[in-house]
Amino acid sequence: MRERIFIGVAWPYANSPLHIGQIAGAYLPPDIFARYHRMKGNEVLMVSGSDQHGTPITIRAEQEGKKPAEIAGKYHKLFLELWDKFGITFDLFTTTGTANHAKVAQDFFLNLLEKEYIYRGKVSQPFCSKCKRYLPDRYIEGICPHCDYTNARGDQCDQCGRPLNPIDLIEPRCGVCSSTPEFRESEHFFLKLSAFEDKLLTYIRQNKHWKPNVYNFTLSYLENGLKDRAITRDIDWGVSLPLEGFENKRLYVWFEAVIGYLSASKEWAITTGDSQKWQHFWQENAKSYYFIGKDNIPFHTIIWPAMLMGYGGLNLPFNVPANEYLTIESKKLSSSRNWAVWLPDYLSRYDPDPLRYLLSINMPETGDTDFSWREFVRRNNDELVATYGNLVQRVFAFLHRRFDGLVPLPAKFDSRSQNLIDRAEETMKVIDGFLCKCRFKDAIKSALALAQESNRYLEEKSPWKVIKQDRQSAATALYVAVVIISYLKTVFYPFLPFSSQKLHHMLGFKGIIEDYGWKPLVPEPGQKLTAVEPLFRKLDEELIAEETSRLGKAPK
RNA sequence: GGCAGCGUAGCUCAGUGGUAGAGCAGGGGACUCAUAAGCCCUUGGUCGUUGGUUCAAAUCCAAUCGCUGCCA
Repeated sequence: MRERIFIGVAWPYANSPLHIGQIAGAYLPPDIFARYHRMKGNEVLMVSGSDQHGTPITIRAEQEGKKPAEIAGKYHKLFLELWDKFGITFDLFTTTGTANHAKVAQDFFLNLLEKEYIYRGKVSQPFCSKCKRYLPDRYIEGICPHCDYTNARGDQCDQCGRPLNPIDLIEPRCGVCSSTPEFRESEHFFLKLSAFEDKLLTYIRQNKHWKPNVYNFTLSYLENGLKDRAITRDIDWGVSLPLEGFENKRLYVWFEAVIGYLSASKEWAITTGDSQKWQHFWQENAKSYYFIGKDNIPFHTIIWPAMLMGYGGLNLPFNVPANEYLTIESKKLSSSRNWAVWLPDYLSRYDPDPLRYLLSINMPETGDTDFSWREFVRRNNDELVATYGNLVQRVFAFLHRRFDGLVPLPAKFDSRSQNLIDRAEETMKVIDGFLCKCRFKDAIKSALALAQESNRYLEEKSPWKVIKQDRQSAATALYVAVVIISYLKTVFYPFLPFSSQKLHHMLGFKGIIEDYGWKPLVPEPGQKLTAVEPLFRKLDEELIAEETSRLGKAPK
């Protein structure tokens, strides 16, 4: 049966290029998932966009003496380029700066206001008299009232992970000049999160299939009780309020940005020519997945579901498979100290698939994992090149030399050959099971294990030896190998789309691999193989030192 | 000094109650179709330490040490 899969992906702040930590955490996993489901023939909608309204953008703009829109535009363009080169296949990657988004967000606001899930209230806002402005939440710091962390920010405590309001902070200070701000009272709007506690608890308890860290974090968070939060701010960069008398206020970014999932879906529907098509994913039978980093969990498992419950008639998240962090050479990534590998930089020197491979097989699914250039080179050379690439290479080269580059005609399979085919069939099922549960690491490991098993098979059959006495027996073994390679191109496709497409053509198939579906595609005997071309390039060990020395230095 | 995370083979990681695992690296071997790749065999760990719960703990609890990160 055809399923409908909605995939929401974290909205990156349009204020810096992306690094491989973000890719491993939030962007590669949904792409694997989306490609897999598309191949299965399911109806997939994967959306995200640049978050243009965050405080980081305003700050970056101030630093560079530019307008926020210029900064946002520049990075949005870069993101689109990266998705294309790295093969992240959004159905739509938009921005929070569109008129459509403003309209949808305002509608959401009015809907909740009408139902009294949003109410007016007075709030004391930190105003820095030295900087002469209201301070954005992220730009006020102080002591966390929950855990006594001394550098909590006004929106969230980095230590205990709880969202905060600026007024909660003990000994608040301005994040820019460190002076003590005064709190000025003004009228704002609050989201009545407290009204959703029971419904949320029931909802969370229905989701035992969530990852333990996501489930437990969310549950303990809820059990501590929810507080209503202000969703408007006295700033001028953002979505304005659809009410008279509030011209100087904007919707606050955490409330507005998550609505992007819905507004992007609506924008996508318009591009398909059927403007109601978004309903397939939001109001009908569909599963919604949200791929994010672990820092974003409460927004997607509590606040966004609460907002959706309030609005009514929209599907709640079915799963939020948040990932942990990627470290580099055992140290935490740091943009400011340039302890990072930037995706544009990587792509200027290397192919996308080797990085997709490493980040998949070493994905921070259940705990932090480490990236190092040594490991990158090793995985590429020992696994991609030596195990998978070489399997293809040896079979193709032999067929070109001794069988005119045609898929040979097999005789009846012996039990060893049949076992391998059965194993491939089984592997496909196993990977299918892993992928639909978002277990990417296990899935790609199974695929590699099939390639290893195929190398073993070839050794046992030794067609290069056997062909001297028994050409038919060699032909059968090589035919079986070609069949397995055809399985491999399919099961590796979600992870290594560029290589699989290439292999698809090398095997003599036409068109786009994805269209052939998640099923074995067996080449016909006599099918013409195209020229032999290595699937992956072996990497020089020298690059390890070269790349490692770039870490921590100012970029050129 | 505070808080958090982590401590399983030389390295990167699996493994949450029932006789310690994989890949790589190291050692040995047979082969030669292949990007000197692939295959077979093999060395190597009292699962940081101590105590507790249990018939049984890498796995649960407590303490302790060490490392890393953030902060002071």
